Amino acid sequence: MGTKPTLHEVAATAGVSLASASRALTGRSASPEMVRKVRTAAKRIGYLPDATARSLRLGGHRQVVFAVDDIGNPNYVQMLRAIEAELGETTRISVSSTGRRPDQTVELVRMLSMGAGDGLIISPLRVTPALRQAIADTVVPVVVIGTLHSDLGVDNVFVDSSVAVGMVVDHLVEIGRTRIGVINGPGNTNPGAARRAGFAAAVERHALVRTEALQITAADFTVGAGVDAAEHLLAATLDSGIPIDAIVCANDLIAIGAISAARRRGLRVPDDLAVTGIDDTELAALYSPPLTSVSLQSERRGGIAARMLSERFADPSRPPRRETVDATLVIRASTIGEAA
Amino acid sequence: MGTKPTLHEVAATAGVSLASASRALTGRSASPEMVRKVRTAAKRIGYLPDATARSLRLGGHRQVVFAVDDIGNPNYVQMLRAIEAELGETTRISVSSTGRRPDQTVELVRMLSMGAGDGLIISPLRVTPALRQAIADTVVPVVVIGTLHSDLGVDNVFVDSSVAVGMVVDHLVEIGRTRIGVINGPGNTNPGAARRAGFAAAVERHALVRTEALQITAADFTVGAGVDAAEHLLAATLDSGIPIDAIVCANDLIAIGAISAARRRGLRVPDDLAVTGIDDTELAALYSPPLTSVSLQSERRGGIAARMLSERFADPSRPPRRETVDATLVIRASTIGEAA
DNA sequence: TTGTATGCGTTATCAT
DNA sequence: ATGATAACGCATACAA
Repeated sequence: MGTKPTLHEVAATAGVSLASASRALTGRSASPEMVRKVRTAAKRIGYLPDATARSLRLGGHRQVVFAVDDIGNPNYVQMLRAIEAELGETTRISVSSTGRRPDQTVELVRMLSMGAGDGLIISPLRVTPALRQAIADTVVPVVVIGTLHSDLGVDNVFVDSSVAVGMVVDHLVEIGRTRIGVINGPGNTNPGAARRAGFAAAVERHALVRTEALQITAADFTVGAGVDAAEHLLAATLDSGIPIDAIVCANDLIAIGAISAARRRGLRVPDDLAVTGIDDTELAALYSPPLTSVSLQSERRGGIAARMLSERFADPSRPPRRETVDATLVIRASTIGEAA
Repeated sequence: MGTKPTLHEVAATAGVSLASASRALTGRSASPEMVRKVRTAAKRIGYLPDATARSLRLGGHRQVVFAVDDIGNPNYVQMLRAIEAELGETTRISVSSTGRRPDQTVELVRMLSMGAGDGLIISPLRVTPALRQAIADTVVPVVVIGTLHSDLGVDNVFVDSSVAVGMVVDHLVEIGRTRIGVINGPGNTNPGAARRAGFAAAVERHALVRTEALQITAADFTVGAGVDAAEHLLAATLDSGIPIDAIVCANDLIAIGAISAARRRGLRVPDDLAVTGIDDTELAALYSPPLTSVSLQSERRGGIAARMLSERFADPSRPPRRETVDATLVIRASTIGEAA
């Protein structure tokens, strides 16, 4: 009883042939009597058709998996939309939110080798040695959206988010901000590391104040983490007599959290404090004040990744490619106020 | 060339047996020489393993499809998260964004009968006769999150969004708003119809002004549609000398759009105009001003739907159930200002 | 209309 | 270590 009933057992229970049972359920050509017998038998033993077997027999569609750390991040939703648009008709896309546990991503890649899907698009926050190894070992095509330090022989979509931070700082300096703080994402993530480097370079370039107190790390790329980090940052800088006039945030969600925290302290944005995000997610344009951000072209990256994957399906021997997209600064009211 | 190479052809090309080819690729027990031969042969003819066949042989996991109109709506993202949490380990979840085309949903349900998945969770904006029929005909388990007018013999998670509108209007009346406008979603959607009815009932109950000019329909449940609708509504009411002091919106996204439009006209929220949403999505708490909204408990509904599905997998003969969750009002600054 | 037999692409069992 | 073959669960061409 614990085992899943098959069509075979339905046929046996109904006392008919396997073929008749199949036809009775799919409703091809079967007598009313046959349909009745089979359907009741199926109900009785609790039969449910097996999608995999059907799909094999029918020549089912391809299945690709899109794995991200947090599907709640609008950034990934944008990618997903583009991916769906690119290969939606012909392919089933399943999204897997690996939830910050890097080993889960590794697990996923391994599962793929075991038939869980025909292809993988992955946008990992961290690329651990284990993940690198898993990717290298996998037979099924993998496209990585993000930073790939060594060459793994897989297709790759890249955007340099360190220059993104540079663009933001340049802009802030241009509008006269000099004491610029930063709320970065976790340092052990690829985006975190890149943005930290970008900020350091920009500070150097503009000869800005360089204090440890101006740099803080959020626990996460989420709004909640942004609130917490901003509170610490504001408290630390104000208490030590180093008031800041701008905060560069590692992404839009953190920036929104930072604005909330700043407001709660009575600070006006951008008059007292300019705040910037990264990703230029839909929220950025809608938030009030609208958020100055840097577009990393998530939709475009998703679309490119999807196209790379389908091109690899078409020609598996094609050498791995790497495509790069450019970051573009989008200036809004959170830095310059109501300009319109 | 046009056909997909199988393991069989790899074996033939390498001049080895099928079994050896399989082992060489999965790396079980094979001589280095064998591995080399097979791998090069596979590369040469462009072999890619078939996930479906593997999955069948290996006893693959279950696949359920989550179908919604627009995965960009945070509301559905919340559901997805809950669904993943409930049956994530054991089941592959693929999300299908049917993009406002109702017939595409019907198509999807039919595909399911043909092996595209083992189960379906669906949260449709519209339940057309065709969809109703497709659901009734399907052998695979379907759980519907939403309104189901007739009894289709499927599991159902329900929340009465007409009472949600009622709660909002009650609240507005309580704080002294009397000229209340409404921006509804499309009237030919289930949520649209329910919310319209709820508003009509509330207007009756409180003996509020009842003019057609106070009611308007957004083209969509999106921010953009909210902006457009609000502009029309504000223009119409102001021009005709009927200034309104509150807008009830069909969901949070529309509400955010409405606030933007109001601000652009120089209106202060909530001093000049109170605005409310529905769904209590994450944005509601984060927006400024934070949005008064009604929680429809999307996470909870997603979780319940997932549990219903897995219970049906366990016992297909279980009679269909219907579970109802309650709407709860969440009061924030967009109606009462900075109360804290 | 119904039953028999074969194959979808892969892996596991059993010999060799 | 390798090869021949059965089996995964289902749908269909064919024969009856």
